Amino acid sequence: MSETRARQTYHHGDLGPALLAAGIELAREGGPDAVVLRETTRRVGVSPNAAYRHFADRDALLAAVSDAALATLATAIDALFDAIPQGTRESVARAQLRAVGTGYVAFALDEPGLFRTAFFVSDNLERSSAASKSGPSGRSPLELLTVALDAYVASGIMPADRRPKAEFLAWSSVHGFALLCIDGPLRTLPRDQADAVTQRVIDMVEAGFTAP
Amino acid sequence: MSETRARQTYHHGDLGPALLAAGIELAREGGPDAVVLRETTRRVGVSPNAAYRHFADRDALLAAVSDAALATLATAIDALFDAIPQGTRESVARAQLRAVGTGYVAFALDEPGLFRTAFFVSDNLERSSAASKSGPSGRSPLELLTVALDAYVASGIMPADRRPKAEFLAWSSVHGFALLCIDGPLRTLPRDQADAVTQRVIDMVEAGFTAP
DNA sequence: TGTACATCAGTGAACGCGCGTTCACTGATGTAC
DNA sequence: TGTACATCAGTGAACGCGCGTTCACTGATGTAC
Repeated sequence: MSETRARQTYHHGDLGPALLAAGIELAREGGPDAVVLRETTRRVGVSPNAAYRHFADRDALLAAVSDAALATLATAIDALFDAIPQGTRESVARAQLRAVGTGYVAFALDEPGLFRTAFFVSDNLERSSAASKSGPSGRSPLELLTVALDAYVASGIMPADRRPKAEFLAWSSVHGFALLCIDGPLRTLPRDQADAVTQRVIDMVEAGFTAP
Repeated sequence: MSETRARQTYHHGDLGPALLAAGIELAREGGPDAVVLRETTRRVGVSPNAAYRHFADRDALLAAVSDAALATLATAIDALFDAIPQGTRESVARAQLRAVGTGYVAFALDEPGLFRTAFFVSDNLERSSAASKSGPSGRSPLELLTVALDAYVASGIMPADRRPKAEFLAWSSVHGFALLCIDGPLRTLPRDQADAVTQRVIDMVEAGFTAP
């Protein structure tokens, strides 16, 4: 959306960011496969090879788009996390876990293309470990999840021996649900039902962690 | 693997199944994107257009491959399910849920390409609702999961009001874990650890369902 | 049992497509003096 | 303040690639008589 009309000047002036923005738009519309180098230049109104002044190749562009998608996810979750009201250690811990899960799935449902792009792994490019992209607070979703789970233990609702690798368990549940909804057999589930089931997924995780 | 050497006869004699087998092999090696019509004919040793005698187009071939992948998954889970020893209703119910989850993740880790192909959704082609492909017993993974969860309620370890949509909750957890392992941030997790965490995922689901 | 012939399952060549990428280039920018 | 010139950011044309798909065809099969 950055530049649909023809440019006046020979130089674009801000082509790198403009290409990135176009790439993000493509990812939003169609996921990682839709991030096509020629199409991004077309959208910006520039010749295809101009992109090579700003990205080494198509993979580099896609990686930048993926990073941006991950950062957007991080920001969304961060906002939910920060909005949690004060309360007992236990209630805050529970609210934190719920915020991370809810934000994660909501982002996936709102922006399926970006979500898929965020977790797309190029064979050619080693990415920094996924979900390590952080929000404005500098905390990644994984870090926020860790904070929540540590608080579970600290507030006494989760036995310490269950704590190791608990991130993976919680993450698996919301990640799987998100993908079943956007890509998979649950893709016909209406949004309001998906939101309701999201809460039940989190209920299940919570109960699984806190069960005696 | 069906026909690497050149044919003697003009007619292949069994081209449809041979193409399907080659397509499955490609899916196994590289997922849905690797199911390339020309490559399947190349592997079978036949000209590209010969495929059109047996499949309407590339999408039809891919759909057939995807169905086959789904059936393989169903068969694997079915075998685990049938191997469950007799016991109390409760112990059988728990073993059933564990069998479905374990089989599901094991298949994903053993055959990531087939797993991804099984759940690939073509835009052009409406698939029968995923995981509805059944194993030799005629029961799909989703049906087996339903059986297990019904047994949870019947044996009294799961409150009936938790039963609706519980399939989605359990499915999400194992599906998400499988994808994090094969596609995502957990792809570097060694297999033995992945197997161990799989059991903990199932522990969590179980505790979530049966918690007081 | 032998032969004519319709049917079927393959071939060979070609198509248009859009992609990523490279080449030699040119117009604009900004810095040194 | 003005000018020369190196640097930079774009252009235009072209490349090779592999894909899915279509065309008119031909060799093999099997059925009717």
